[in-house]
Amino acid sequence: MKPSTRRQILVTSALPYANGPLHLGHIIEAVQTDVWVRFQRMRGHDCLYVCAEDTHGTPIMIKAQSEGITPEQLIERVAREHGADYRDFLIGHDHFHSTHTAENRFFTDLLYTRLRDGGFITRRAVRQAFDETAGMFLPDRYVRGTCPKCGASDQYGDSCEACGATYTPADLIDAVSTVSGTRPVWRESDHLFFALGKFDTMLREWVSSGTLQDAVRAKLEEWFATGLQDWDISRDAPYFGFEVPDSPGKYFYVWFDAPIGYLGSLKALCDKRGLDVATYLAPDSTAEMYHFIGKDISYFHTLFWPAVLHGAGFRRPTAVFVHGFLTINGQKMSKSRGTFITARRYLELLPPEPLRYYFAAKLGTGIDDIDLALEDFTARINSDIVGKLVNIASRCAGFVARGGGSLAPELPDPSLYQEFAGAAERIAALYDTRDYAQAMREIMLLADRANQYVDSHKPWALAKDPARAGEVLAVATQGINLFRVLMVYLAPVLPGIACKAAGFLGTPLDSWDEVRQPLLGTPLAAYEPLATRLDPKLVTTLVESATPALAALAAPAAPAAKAPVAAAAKDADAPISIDEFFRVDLRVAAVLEASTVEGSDKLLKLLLDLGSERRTVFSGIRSAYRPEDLVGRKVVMVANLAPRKMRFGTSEGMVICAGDDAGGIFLLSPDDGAQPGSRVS
RNA sequence: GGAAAGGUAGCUCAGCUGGUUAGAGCACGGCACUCAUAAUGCCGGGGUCGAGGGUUCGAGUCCCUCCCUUUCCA
Repeated sequence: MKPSTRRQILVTSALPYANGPLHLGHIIEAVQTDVWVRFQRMRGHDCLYVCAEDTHGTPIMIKAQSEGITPEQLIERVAREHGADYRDFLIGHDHFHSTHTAENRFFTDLLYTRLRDGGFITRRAVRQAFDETAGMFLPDRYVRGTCPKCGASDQYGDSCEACGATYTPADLIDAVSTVSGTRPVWRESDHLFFALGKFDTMLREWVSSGTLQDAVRAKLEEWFATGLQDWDISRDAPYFGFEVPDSPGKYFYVWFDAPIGYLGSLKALCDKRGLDVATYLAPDSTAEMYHFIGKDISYFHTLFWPAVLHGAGFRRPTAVFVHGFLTINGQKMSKSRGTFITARRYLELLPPEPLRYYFAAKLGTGIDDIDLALEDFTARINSDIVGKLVNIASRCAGFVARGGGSLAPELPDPSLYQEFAGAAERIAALYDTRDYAQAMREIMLLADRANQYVDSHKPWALAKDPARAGEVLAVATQGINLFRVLMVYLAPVLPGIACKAAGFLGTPLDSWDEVRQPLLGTPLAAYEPLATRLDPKLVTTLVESATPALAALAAPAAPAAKAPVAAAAKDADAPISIDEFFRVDLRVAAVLEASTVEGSDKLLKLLLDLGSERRTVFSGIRSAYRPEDLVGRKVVMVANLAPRKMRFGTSEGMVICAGDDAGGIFLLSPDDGAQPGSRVS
């Protein structure tokens, strides 16, 4: 490739938030990005790929508290887990940074002060829910209460899931802080605002000149029509984040410094490699900058982010590439439905490349949701990758080995080879526009042609006549060369398999230009299977709740929660003494943390505050309660129940519930005033 | 409530600016072959293109209404 056509490209994926594990939704975005980056590099371009851990905000602070560790410890641990997940899915970041770093603080302060000096920052008082017990202001979703419109109870502070109404926490009836369980008060505090409205003209111009997808542009037009509103970029202490330089006690809102994390990561990478960040960030930069994101965060990336960059004197993104959500078997990924598949869970069962291929085969240019249909997934991999693609090499390798181990000196059918090599630019264009689905279709069409070629020349029949050994080798050489071209085309999607194939062929497959010349006369290494079939049973195991075996494992836990009901019903008429009753140590406990249990569709894992100590309790109430609804509420527990070792850990007690014959489960809770640790009698 | 995207064979999806008998892969049936990880090749069955109107010589493709699914509303 000539230097003049060598592009300088900076690419990012959205920053994963450090409060939980990566799931397949994160992975599809990483795969979409990684494929594009690998492709650009194969085309000879200079393409940097950076990402980082998104580490700030109230949820991180609360989660660390509940685990009894510092936020720094939490984000360090989660970043390590995320990094391993990405690596094992063959995501080739040039650098994976963190927003809680010197580089990010540098850019955050720089952008803020430039925006402030440019007159884009305003200050005004905001009235907000304040938790006096916890001593902190509460984000909307940490306040729950009754919907003022429809009366549904226990709704988030920003909108009602029952009727869809939107409001503020102040509108809620019976508002309660989920941090402490107490009733919030309303306090005013000064906040800093970014004057997005001042960028209206600039943004309209950017949107219309840019290469945004149609659907995204339509959405932006809608936002423009309703008017761009100022953006609140500060939060009050206590807050885990960066303190605003000129405003002690104020912290930058996590969403302010999160996209800046792209720059922080870039800077760390540039420092590592001795590059100049200005090459990528200067307002007149000729380098391209692309962000791959999910459609849920397009507002931040298509309005705030370009405006912040522009207002601070930096270049704007060349384009933002938006993708849809991932669904599993047509259903939204959800923990309660068992369709929440973590990256690690997948990797424990299956290799990464089949999923990379399947995602590629489904990813187009639009923002439609992408469905991981598990049966389709298995069929597609076993057919496309193993049955078609790898089969070409597999069926030809033996003939080459028996024919001396080296490829023939020339191709018997150069025009067929040209047909394959001639698809290079067409397929490249599809990759470049992120229409991987179309690219995969084209490639598999060629794979069919290759199998047809071998089939029609029947080398196994020719091999019966020793005089025709040359023809046999020629056909196999043709087949191997067709395979090689396909492998080059698939290398961005299947880097591991391409690498193994390169070993087999004895030549690298790292450049698009490799397809120009066929591989002739050179020896082949011994063929080893490049990919194996997926076991449908393992694939279905991904969806835990659909697996009877796992449900059965979880079953013993359920009766534990219902035991009091059963016992009471059975022995209701046999009286016990007060002493016998007092042998049961019932205590009030506050739920500090609640989470679903991987591998069980019945259990929730609870961390309970007993006043003087904390207990981990597994409770079979998942069918009736969502973990996020439990945090902060008080329950009654049996404190002197013998610890019980379960598959998922040891349960140190039991939460008591009322139950009915219809399978309903109802947690008991004390009236206001009861403190964690209070004895129940 | 407002808006957007989607609803095409059993399943997953293609179908550009309207034009001859609506396509692919998988699954299914038949045949062939046996080099290959029971892989591959050939042939075949299968769709009133969500519903109903309309425009047009002609609509899956344009317009209107309705139904369903998903998403967004900072």
